[in-house]
Amino acid sequence: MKYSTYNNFLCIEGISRSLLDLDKTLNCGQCFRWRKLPDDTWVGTIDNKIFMAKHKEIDGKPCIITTANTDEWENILHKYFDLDTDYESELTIPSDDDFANKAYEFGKGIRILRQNKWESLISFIISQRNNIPKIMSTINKLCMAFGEKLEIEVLGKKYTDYTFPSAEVLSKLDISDLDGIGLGYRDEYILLAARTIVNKQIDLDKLADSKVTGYQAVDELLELRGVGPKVANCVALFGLHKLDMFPIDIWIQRIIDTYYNGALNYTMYGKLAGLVQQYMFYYIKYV
DNA sequence: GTCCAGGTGAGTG
DNA sequence: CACTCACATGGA
Repeated sequence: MKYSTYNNFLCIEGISRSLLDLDKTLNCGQCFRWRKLPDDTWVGTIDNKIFMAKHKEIDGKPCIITTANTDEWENILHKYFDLDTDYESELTIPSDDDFANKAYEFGKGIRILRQNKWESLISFIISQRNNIPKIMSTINKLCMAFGEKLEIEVLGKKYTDYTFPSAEVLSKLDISDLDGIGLGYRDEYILLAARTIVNKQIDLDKLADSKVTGYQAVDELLELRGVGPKVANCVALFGLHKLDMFPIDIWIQRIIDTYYNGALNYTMYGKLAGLVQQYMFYYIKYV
């Protein structure tokens, strides 16, 4: 990585949109808390800190400029955007698989984030039978009610966000404390999940270990109430970074029915099957 | 008013 | 196993 500065912000040079596309990555339905300002700057919270980042061309070369310092870029954001993994060389899409190749061309630049595991578990429990705008507003309300307020000041303007509430905090709540958040019938699932995590009946850090396969992780996650096959696969893929997992929701099912005659052996996409799934999801929703 | 959204749990045969 | 049905909420 080559660094420079631009108006006192850190500038990371040489990051093209085909390597990392912030718009696709943060807007493709794997995360729900980043927001885009009118000047195309993305604002979001990773664990306990707010960051801002945007694409910028400087002297005709693609860059990312960010409020992070070099230390934060290398230790937090670089990891968060999974830039250690070389997607290009590990991707295996058969050349005669027209739909997957079209989806890849359209979605190139999507990264599978290394998100907070707990946040992704709760987020995907909330996602069931909900649309993306509703998921985002519900999670936001949950964070405003039970997270900690964060602030960042940039060019004299203050931006506010909240941490995602910890399992410890949520485990102590009564079900009625969640009134008004908009969780609907999922409220009890959230509290039960929080207690299961606090009790260490399920340890997300252990499940994320590379010795644990995605299928093993899914099996454990299915023990949670409100977690079925689809949510478990999403948590394994987006929360535990099991990149070979392939969540099948109604959109992916429609793709399988329409373009694959009702059956798709996704294991042919290999180690990065989950990335292919995300290209497909992004393509069918936004093309 | 009706329909739908990145599904799941419970009940039935 | 495969198939139904109810389930909170809010926007279109």
